[in-house]
Amino acid sequence: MAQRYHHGDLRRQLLVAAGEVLERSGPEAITLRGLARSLGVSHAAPGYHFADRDALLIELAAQGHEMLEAAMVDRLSHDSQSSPQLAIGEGYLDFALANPNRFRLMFAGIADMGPSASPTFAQAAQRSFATLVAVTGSTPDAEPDPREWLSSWALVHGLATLWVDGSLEYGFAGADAAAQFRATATAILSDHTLARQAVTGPAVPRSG
Amino acid sequence: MAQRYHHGDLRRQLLVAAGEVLERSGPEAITLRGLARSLGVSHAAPGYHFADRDALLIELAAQGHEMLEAAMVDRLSHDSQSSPQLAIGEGYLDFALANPNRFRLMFAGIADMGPSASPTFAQAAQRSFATLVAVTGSTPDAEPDPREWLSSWALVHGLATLWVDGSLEYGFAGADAAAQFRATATAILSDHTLARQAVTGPAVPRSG
DNA sequence: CAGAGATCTAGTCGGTGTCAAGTTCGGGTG
DNA sequence: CACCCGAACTTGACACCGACTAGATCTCTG
Repeated sequence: MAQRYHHGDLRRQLLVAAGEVLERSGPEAITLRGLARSLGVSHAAPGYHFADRDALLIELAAQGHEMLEAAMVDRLSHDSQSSPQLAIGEGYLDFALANPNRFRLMFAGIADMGPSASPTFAQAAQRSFATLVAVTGSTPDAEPDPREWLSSWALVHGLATLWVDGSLEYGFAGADAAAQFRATATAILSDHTLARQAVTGPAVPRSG
Repeated sequence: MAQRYHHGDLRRQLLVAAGEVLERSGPEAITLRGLARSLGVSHAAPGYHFADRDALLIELAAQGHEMLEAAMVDRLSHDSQSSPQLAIGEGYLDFALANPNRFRLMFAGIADMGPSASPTFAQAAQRSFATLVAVTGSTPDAEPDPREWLSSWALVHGLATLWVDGSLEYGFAGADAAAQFRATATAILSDHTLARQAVTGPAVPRSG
């Protein structure tokens, strides 16, 4: 065993360890030297796999967009009785509440780093955005109307963001604050879906 | 003149300088030593007025909540022809778009720091939240319904957050992206206000 | 005018990201 | 099979930062 000069799996394990630190203690707690220590490699080893600290964070955020899309698709395929718009929103909230710090990193934590400079992040983000827009934008084929998808996205994103940032501390207090919030959020999303359907007509069950 | 041993106005000027750095280069660029350099004092001088770096950031965020409330109240008193809910939302967006980094600091940048530990921040935040809830929560006197104020808040907060975090880069591109976004956001807020009024009845112009 | 407390300086410590140069290992070429 | 070349990692150094301490200076009050 052990202490071979070449680790062999460092890049992957760095991402795993960083993901754990992220969810446990937030992005600020992620330090290249700390990760190196915890994996038993030298302090400069991470620098070989990631150009700088930001590059590692962006990679974590890119993974997050894949997780987000998976959560939305999961709800889409399992909640067959509810409307697609509602299912997407619930999946969005599922992911944000389950991985609050990852969620925060993906949006607020990355904005200054030139996210579009990282192709892997840009690609992952665009994919998850595309599935969201495809479902919430009403027109099936034509150019989606920003007024449609942006209102749905902003609503669910606002709910998720306010919660994970702790801004609802005063509005939802006590032991079952999370449950209360979740129920209220579901009701709000449902209202919004109904209001939208009242304008654009009821959801078509799906045509080929 | 000058170079007196005692600066005399250091705390205030630190906040001003930090505010400028914040809006120009983001919160990460705010460094106690850098501020000290730019004001011509020793590197430890800021440490006298702020317990640590986080305390200064929290103070900046508290100022931000006062600015946010002022922006909302301004719209409330000047846009007399539009509904109060819409005016509040527009004021919210005014502030966020004019001070994106301050806005981000107030919500995402403060969450891990035990914001409620700072009395001045907690007070400023609760005041701005209260005015928002008071206007968007439909029931004038009774306990406001979360389904009312949270849906309004989440919608406008989601719009603001997605924009300032750069998440709409793909949806709104080009030279007049900001103008397009602003117009779409106004339309969405207006839709939401109308949908709410359809449920709770039209807005009463104001009773004493 | 004298002391006391508030304000600021100077020095230091541990921690971090990043760079440069040296070391080891594995896989492909002769 | 010997070689070697480049990828993966180590060691060492530098600059920067936040935080702490002790000492200098100013201001204000009694």
